[in-house]
Amino acid sequence: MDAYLQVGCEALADPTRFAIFGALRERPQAVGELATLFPVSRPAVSQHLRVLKNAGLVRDRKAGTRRIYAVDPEGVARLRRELDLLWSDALAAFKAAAEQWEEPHAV
Amino acid sequence: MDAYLQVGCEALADPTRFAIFGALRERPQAVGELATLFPVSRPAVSQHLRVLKNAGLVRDRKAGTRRIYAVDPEGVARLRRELDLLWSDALAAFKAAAEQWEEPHAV
DNA sequence: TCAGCTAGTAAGTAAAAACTTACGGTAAGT
DNA sequence: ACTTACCGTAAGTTTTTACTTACTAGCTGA
Repeated sequence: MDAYLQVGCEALADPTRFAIFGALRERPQAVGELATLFPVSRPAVSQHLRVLKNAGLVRDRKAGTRRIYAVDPEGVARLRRELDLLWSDALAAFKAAAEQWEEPHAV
Repeated sequence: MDAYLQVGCEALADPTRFAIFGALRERPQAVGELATLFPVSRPAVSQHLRVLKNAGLVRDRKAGTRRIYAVDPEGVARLRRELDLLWSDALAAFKAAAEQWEEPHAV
């Protein structure tokens, strides 16, 4: 099926990674800057950023010796669309099976 | 922050769990029924269903000796709303920082 | 009640993932 | 060129989590 949703959900599943994404939601930030916000080492932040980048949720840009990360609007929009499809699909399936829920005789 | 998003994303992060949710999207199903669809044991499916239930994505109903699981429309709708807030927030933040992307201010 | 299904829980194991320190490589300042 | 600052990667460790095999309990029909 669509492995994109998989990767996107995995990226936001970890608390630290979710918080990092939350911090980038406020403003673009460098790696070392982000590392000061959480009780993990800088390499750990780097690794989380790689996961987020692979999921298409963030992107990076070199600025001198620093590397600035920011939310990637295209990746975010895409994941949003895919999830919307999932939800509406799930809700449609629920409506289709609504009567079976109360009266389960027909399977 | 909102731990609900966290739990929701965690619930869909695992491939097997995501597939189980996908199967329930088609129609409500019993635990043993679901277990035949995937190369894992029935208790494993039970445990996945517990995670999905804690996330509010599915609900269950007793039917004789069996237990029927189905997508929970309320939980799905709620997670959908929360995610929508997250996305629009992230996209708004991007627009606000769009010019900083090319010419970032010093920190 | 007994036999048979069902499914959740417990306990332990195996696999995965998050984290650490150490290292190497690039960019900017002196 | 040397030094300093920033960051990614490698290697190894710790912690989580997904999974298995028992075991227990509830429901149904004979």
